[in-house]
Amino acid sequence: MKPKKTEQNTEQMIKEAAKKVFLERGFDGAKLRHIAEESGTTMAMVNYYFRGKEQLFQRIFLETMGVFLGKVISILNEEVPLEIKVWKVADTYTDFLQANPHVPVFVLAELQKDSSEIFEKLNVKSLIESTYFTKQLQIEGEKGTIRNVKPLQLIVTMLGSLVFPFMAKPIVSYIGGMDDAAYKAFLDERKVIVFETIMAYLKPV
Amino acid sequence: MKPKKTEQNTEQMIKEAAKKVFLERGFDGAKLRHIAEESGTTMAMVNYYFRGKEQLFQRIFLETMGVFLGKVISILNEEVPLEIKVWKVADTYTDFLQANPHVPVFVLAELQKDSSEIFEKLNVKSLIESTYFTKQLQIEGEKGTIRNVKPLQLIVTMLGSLVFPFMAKPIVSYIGGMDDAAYKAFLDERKVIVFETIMAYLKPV
DNA sequence: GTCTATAGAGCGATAGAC
DNA sequence: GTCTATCGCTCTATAGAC
Repeated sequence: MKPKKTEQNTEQMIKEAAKKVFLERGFDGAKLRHIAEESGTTMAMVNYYFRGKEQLFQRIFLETMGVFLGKVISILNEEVPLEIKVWKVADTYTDFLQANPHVPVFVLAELQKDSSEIFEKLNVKSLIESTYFTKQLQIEGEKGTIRNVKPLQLIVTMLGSLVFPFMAKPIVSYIGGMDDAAYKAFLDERKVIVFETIMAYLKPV
Repeated sequence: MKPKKTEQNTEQMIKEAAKKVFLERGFDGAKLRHIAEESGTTMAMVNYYFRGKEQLFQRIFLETMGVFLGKVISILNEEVPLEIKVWKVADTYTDFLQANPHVPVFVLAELQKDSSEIFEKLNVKSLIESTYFTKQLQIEGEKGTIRNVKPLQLIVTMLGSLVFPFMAKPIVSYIGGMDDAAYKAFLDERKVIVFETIMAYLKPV
């Protein structure tokens, strides 16, 4: 039987503390002492449950990247009309990032250092390749209802437009003179703008 | 008289080594030992010229971010037609990032930790606000030759679309099954796509 | 200016008592 | 399972010879 107590156990508390600290400070900036303190236990406990900083990090990194990518992939695979799908990506992704604003920089920064073979573990490639989204774009393109586009290029444009304002928040909010509430409004407004931008581009020429 | 020797002096060698190491590994991951080794001198020399890791980092970070932002700002301020301007941003920025692929993650990751008052030093705000680009969008919008848009939103869409593929290279190239040459082609192709996307969005509705 | 040697603080990991 | 105490290592920074 799995432990199902609503009261958290130590392992879970450490994992959550570690996630917070790693996301805010990166692998090199995060110290086991911070994680222990944040979790309310000790360094000895961190090592007892996770056998070292590196292994604790791997667990959290894989999980976080899985969510980061999985969000898009599952939406792209839904069998709904293109227009609805584009909106759903913009809407869902923005909401997710507003709840987890550190995820993009964390994932992309750590990936830079260690561009290894973690992707296979999450079988990311096949999921994008076999996605309904790709077929959808091809079929609509042949019918002439949309411009002919390369799926990966479109995805990069869409994700870049959605993710960038979270990574560049310090600069953008400073330039725009926005406090946190104003920045939230800016991000919500972007849902519509990104949707309109993608749809405008897809319109046949 | 400034030293003008083409043969590099020690200070310059250390600075270039530090830039390389900081850009690749971030502040916390970069060690003075790596910088000393990379520069062919010693840690004592690094401290002799730059009085500590923190100050060396500040110099390099400010300089790098200045270039990162300055590139766009100067193009946006040019008094050329909108269409040419959008193309120029896509073209110039992509070329710059291909020569300096680590810059975006470096700048955005470090900014996350230390969202302080560095922007005033580079008087970034006024430069965007008073830019010819803003007026241009407003005038064309009133004339009805383009859609009414918010300048900052448009800039974020444009920069996000251009910068994201550099930050996400490990994932994107893996998904697309691209080697470095293929990825360069992908990025060059994006110049046109980003240009077309922005122009399609600007078209009056 | 440049080096070697080392001080002094902080790091991850573990031993051992409870 | 959980803690305290501590080991051995690496880090930044500097003293001091040349």
